Amino acid sequence: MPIRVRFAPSPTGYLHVGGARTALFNWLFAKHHGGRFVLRLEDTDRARNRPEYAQAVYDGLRWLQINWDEGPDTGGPYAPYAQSERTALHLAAAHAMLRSGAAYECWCPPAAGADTEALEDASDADAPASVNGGGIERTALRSQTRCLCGLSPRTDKPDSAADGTQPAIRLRVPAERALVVDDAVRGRVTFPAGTVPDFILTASDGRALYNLAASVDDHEMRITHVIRGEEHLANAPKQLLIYEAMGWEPPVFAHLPILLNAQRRKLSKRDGATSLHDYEGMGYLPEAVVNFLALLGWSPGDNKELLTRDEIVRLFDLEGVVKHPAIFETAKLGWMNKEYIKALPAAALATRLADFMRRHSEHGAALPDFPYLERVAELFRERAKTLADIVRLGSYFFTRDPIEPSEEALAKYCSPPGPAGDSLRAVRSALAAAPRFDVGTVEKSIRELAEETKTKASAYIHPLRAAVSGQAVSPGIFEVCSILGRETVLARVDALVSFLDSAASEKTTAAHAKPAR
RNA sequence: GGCCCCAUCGUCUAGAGGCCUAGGACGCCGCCCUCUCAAGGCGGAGACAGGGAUUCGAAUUCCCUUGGGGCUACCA
Repeated sequence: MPIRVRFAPSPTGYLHVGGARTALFNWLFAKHHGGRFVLRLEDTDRARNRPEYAQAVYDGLRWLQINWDEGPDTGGPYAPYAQSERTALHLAAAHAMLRSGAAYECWCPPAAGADTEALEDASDADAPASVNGGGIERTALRSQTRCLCGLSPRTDKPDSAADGTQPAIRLRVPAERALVVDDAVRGRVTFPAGTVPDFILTASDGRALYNLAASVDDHEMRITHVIRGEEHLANAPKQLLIYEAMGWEPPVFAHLPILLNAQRRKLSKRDGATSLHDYEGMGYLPEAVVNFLALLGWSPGDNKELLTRDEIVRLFDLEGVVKHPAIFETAKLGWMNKEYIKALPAAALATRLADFMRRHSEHGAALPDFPYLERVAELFRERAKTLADIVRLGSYFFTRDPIEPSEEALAKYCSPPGPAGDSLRAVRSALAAAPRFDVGTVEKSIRELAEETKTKASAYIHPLRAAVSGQAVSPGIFEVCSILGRETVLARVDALVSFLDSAASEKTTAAHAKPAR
């Protein structure tokens, strides 16, 4: 039987990193075993689904190059792939279970759901067991595993039936039997008899609920392995029961450890950057993100960290999936991204950079020509952790505006202003006189200047760095100058010289005005 | 509260009874190199949650405790 897995997100407007990892693990599993990867949208969520939300899922997946063999947009042999379009199938299954006696109609008011939060609060506050006028005993409700209808099916139709209200359909959960899930990553998980309540298959408004819909769709789509987050572990016994009631062969379940935030809580949108899109915007490379995500909760067993997509596919299997949750901490992602940037040829990096700047930078509208971009990219290849770093650290390569020297640069390399100005004047004439402006010639000019004046070259280099970049740190100054070109360099040196001159005279004036006491 | 899952350096993890005075990676610290910053080289600090049991021998098996997490909807 061919292996088929699925990624079944509910489209909420963006694809978060946890979902992306689940998708990746499914995709890797499929690729490793030569199976198929199915994308299914679980968009049955009350009114909260919008067509454009699906786009975010597609975009995120495509960015990581997690391609799906079947899906809502591409179609496939088991279409449709949007859960909202499959309700007839879900309902048919529910009625089949009703007919076979596996399920029963429940006329209980759905009020209990509305009380859930109140119950939570009550328990959190250690409040008395009785809540909000309904008189429902907390412990009674919590230990309730079946509704009254289940205990004694009523023959009399309640009044509400007359006005078109339907009953909910509940699955009858065997009370005397422990439920066992053989999980591919956790081993055998047992839910003692009586701990899984009779649960709702279809609501009184006729909608199919999650466990029903997911099971029916997984079965109909011939899914062989359900690989999903651990938060679904408690659903597994329920879904197994549905398979059993329908006489279907159940899939293998595998529950992945969840991703935690720094507070060791389930990673949620409140935890800063959790959307895949955020990482794209921060200038991470998709291949680095894939590598990083693959290693969160999975290990190839040896000590390799930097793995190509093909290597991961070759090595990946469920055996290597770890059981404990992982804290989503991005320091290592930064390192990986840097490694991937370093490994990129300059031209390739420049292409990525141009693309990134067009989408995410103010300089995107007026990009320098490609050869220039390529030289800049080469300079930052070993210095930048992200594409955004290149744009930020190298901003002076992308602007025609005057360079505003940073406080740090001024304090470190241009203080006191008088001598610094003098050094710069010397540098200026040396550079102006240089026969050419390639890296070697620029370096030679400065080094010779230092030799003639019996000074360390750094005495010229640092003020020059401040003038040209405005920063206290930059890539090699000779390279920077050469790329910028003589005209720009001299202009920036002139600008800093006059700035320094006025600073120096201000200082003198100030000294005269306020003589030291 | 109930049910379930989990537990090795700060973080991601290797480890499936002796190879472990516990390995790697990121991060951190120091030194070297050096025009600054990176990169690179060298070195360093840093963990088996606790307690029992099994065994000649336990990070590895079992039990308990503790801690953390998930679920507990007529959401998905």
